[in-house]
Amino acid sequence: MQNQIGTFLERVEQCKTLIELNTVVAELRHIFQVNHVVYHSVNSLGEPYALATYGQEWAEYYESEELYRVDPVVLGAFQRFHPYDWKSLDWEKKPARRFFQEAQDGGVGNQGVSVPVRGPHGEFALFSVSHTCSDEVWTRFLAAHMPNFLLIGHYIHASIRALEFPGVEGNYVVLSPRETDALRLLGAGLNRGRAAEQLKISEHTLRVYIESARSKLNASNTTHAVAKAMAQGLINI
Amino acid sequence: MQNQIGTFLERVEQCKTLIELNTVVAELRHIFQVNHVVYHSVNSLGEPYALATYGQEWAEYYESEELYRVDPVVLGAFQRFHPYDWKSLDWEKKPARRFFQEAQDGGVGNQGVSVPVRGPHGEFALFSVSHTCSDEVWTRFLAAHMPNFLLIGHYIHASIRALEFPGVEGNYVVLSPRETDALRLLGAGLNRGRAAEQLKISEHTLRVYIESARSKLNASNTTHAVAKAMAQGLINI
DNA sequence: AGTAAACTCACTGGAAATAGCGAGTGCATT
DNA sequence: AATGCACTCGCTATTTCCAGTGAGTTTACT
Repeated sequence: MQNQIGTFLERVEQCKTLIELNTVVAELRHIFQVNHVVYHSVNSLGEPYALATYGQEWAEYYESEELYRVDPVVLGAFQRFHPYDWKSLDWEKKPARRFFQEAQDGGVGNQGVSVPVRGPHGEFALFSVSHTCSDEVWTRFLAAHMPNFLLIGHYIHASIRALEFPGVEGNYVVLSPRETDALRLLGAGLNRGRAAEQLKISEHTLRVYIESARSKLNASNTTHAVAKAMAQGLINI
Repeated sequence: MQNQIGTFLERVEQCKTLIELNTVVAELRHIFQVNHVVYHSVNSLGEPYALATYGQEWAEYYESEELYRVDPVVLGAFQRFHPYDWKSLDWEKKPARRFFQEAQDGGVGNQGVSVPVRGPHGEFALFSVSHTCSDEVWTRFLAAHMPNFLLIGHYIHASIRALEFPGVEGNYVVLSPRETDALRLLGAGLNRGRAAEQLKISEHTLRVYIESARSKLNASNTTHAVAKAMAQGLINI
């Protein structure tokens, strides 16, 4: 089994097109003997993408009804780091219960596990595996494969990024140290006066940094600049 | 070897204190036969932490001189996703060359690899392994262990989080859908007028959402609120 | 040695955000 | 049934920020 997964990871790395990747990823259904495997972006940075083995009907219904707004799997992803069993989520709320029923009817399965994958430019994606089985069987399955799912999720993500941005290896935007400082302090909640004070420069000067950072980031205002800088990993508050 | 790593991951998961974790992590030096292993936070969210086997002298020098400002390993981390060989970084700039020399003298080693680890609340950490050997030996070493490093980095991170925030499983802050919409659009660069237009509500109403979101997030202004919401994974631009 | 970039400081009108107030509707969990 | 919460709209005074332009010094790369 571990050899099979090693081979799978190598094949993911070598995929030349998204269609090929989709095919390779779909084979995980056979490797793990499960209903479905899904890999999809959770946010709106860049092109939204999804590699899924779900039926078209369910996928379209999900999209058209904006079910990601109530889907506990997606909502839970934002707060989680390690792979998580869908059972550990909050299914008590009314919309969540309704969603679970609809997902069952859509063939998703009664069990599932998801791996959050966070990329350097604010990308956020989910790799999920779902199946229909008892709690006992599922628990044993998870115990055996959690680390594998982590690896698979990261490799798929890296492969998609490589296909979307071939040859991109460097920075898209480079902020000077002072520009970085300025945005970091503003993101931390300081107003310009306090930030300038902290950096021991005049407020006038600070504004120049904000301006040039905003220009480099092609941002329409300070808030946008801070948000973009965070999304691109240029600052961390 | 793979069994050894499996055991190691389990031990990391079961650590009850940071000191214990530090000891366990330090054993990686013997498992992989390398000079040093390091795990440290890259940003300033929460308590900064570091598990390192470096000598105290180098660690203190690094901190006091704020070398993370010139350290290509740290700077490169922001833009990367997969484990990366230190050789793939830009060591051409003058301060970088000087830093490399100083790091050599500090006993770090001439080879290294780092794994970026991104958490759900804006945490960003690096797991690194460094050694002294030839390029050929190092290349074979990386080919054999890249997936292991990925797993180890993530497990250490999860363990530290579990120790820092015992029992924390849910959201710290819950924003209503409209509040989320408001912050997302502001983070995307829209001004209040445009954002209100997009949401088909009056600008007055939009301001109420911004206010209440700011209050919930304990943020001092809109920029801060957007930054905090992003850092906590409540919005994604 | 020259050029590019970063760093520093300054001014101003118009736009946006903050902080404070109040009020009614509807849905959902309890 | 009730309580809480989300959603919607409105007003105003004060503070802060934006955007545009200009210019001199220092640092670093070529």
